[in-house]
Amino acid sequence: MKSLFKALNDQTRRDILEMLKEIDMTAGDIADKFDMTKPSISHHLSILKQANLVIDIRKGQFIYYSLNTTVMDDIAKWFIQFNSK
Amino acid sequence: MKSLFKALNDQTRRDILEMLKEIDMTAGDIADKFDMTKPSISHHLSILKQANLVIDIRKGQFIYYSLNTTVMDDIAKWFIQFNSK
DNA sequence: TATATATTTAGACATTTGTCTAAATATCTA
DNA sequence: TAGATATTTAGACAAATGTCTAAATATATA
Repeated sequence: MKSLFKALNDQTRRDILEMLKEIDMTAGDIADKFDMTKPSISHHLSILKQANLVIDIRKGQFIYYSLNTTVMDDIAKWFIQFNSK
Repeated sequence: MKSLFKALNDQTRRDILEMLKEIDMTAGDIADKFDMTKPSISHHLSILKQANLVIDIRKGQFIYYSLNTTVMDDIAKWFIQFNSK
């Protein structure tokens, strides 16, 4: 849960998640959507990966990133428990 | 949403929320539960308040803190939308 | 009003975080 | 194998964050 909240505490990373909600993307394509260098985006992707929020698969030169929706469900549950009492 | 994720990105603050889920507490009582000074806890409470996650009400010398469950619902929805697509 | 209790505010400081540039690694193709 | 493209890793640095001590503010009560 710790790495999860950390990963979510950044607008760029939240934007990446919103983008991946729509479609899987390569690291380069993701970077092109932001006014930021590729190494910076790579760093953000690494934090999202650490939190298990995204999955990466290499296809040749490219690395595709996609959303891990299972974890999203888990967090949603964490919040819902606050209202169950 | 920004201040919300920021507020949640700290174990002490998440612990405070879990405690307030059970029962309303004064700032002093909350501080007593942690191995941390009162000013530090006061700072955490201020961040939770800024994020609208808690509500504070003064009763005489004491200030009582309680959970704002409405916001919890809102965040839960934010996560659930990721799986709706 | 003076003193005690509850809490916050102010300011300092070490740690963490986000960003950058330069260099390294991985893969593709001529 | 050499050169081009895609991506990550390493290291530096400014800004943000969490914690502390000391002081200020608010309320209660003798």
